[in-house]
Amino acid sequence: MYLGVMAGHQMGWGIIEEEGWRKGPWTAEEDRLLIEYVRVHGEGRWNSVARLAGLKRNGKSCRLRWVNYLRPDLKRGQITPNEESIIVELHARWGNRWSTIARSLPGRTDNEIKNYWRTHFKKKAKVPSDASEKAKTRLLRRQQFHQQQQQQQQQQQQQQQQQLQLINQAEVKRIMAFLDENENNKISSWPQVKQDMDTSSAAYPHNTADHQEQGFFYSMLNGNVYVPEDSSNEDSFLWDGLWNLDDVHGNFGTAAGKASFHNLVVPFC
DNA sequence: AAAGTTTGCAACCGCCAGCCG
DNA sequence: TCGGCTGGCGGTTGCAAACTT
Repeated sequence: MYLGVMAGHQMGWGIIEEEGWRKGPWTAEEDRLLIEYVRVHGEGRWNSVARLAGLKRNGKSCRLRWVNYLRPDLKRGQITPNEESIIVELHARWGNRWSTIARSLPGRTDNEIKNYWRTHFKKKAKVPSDASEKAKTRLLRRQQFHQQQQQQQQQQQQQQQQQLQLINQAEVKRIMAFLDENENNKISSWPQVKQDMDTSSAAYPHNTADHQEQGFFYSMLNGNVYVPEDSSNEDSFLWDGLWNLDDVHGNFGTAAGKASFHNLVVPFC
């Protein structure tokens, strides 16, 4: 059935292996079956998917497809400058612990962040050749020109966002400094945070139809978050800034969204 | 226009830890 | 205690598209 779609790929792409498992790119029909499976049965028990959903995919493949691509709370589109700032900061702090970093970026997957880092930062460490340097410069200029055009089209909205970015970039640093100061005693005073972070269901709550409809912040709106009772005004100021980081028009701008960031940003290592 | 190179990203692999009988 | 199963994680691969020469 799917062989025609996958024809031409190497390394077993799209073929059915001896065990009967399909490999390679997913088809729309496979996606539909997997989504339906999760809707009915919830996440987990991935090795049952083949039997219950009629998919010729092993459990690992199904889980990966769901986590990295089909989850309803995934944020599409490019990494924003604010997200990039967080990635840089957290990578400096935690290294290649992509899943840990991803928990601080709602809607982003570890795979996505890992890929982003590899393409945008790892190669920057290399000394580029003259030719490639020129090419990159040209590309950069073109991209900048394109960006300027887009900015003109969305001038009013963009100005608003730029103002927020300036504020937030400074506040990211403040947040990190704040975390440095509190890294030891803060975690121990947040037992519920650690508990939540230790369970993926709390970090990525989307098992039910309600979750799918309401997205990532379902748990926040239902009180599945922890807000330190002794939050000082200083703390509140910090979180007030960071909760606006990305989705300035979305759910971040709620008290619940702010509370969620307490959970998301705290390392649980 | 064609060949070569770079970029972005989906998907796979192997390893490891936790759980359970 | 042990071994199998399952899921999570980081590293890697390879394709397609974009871009350059």
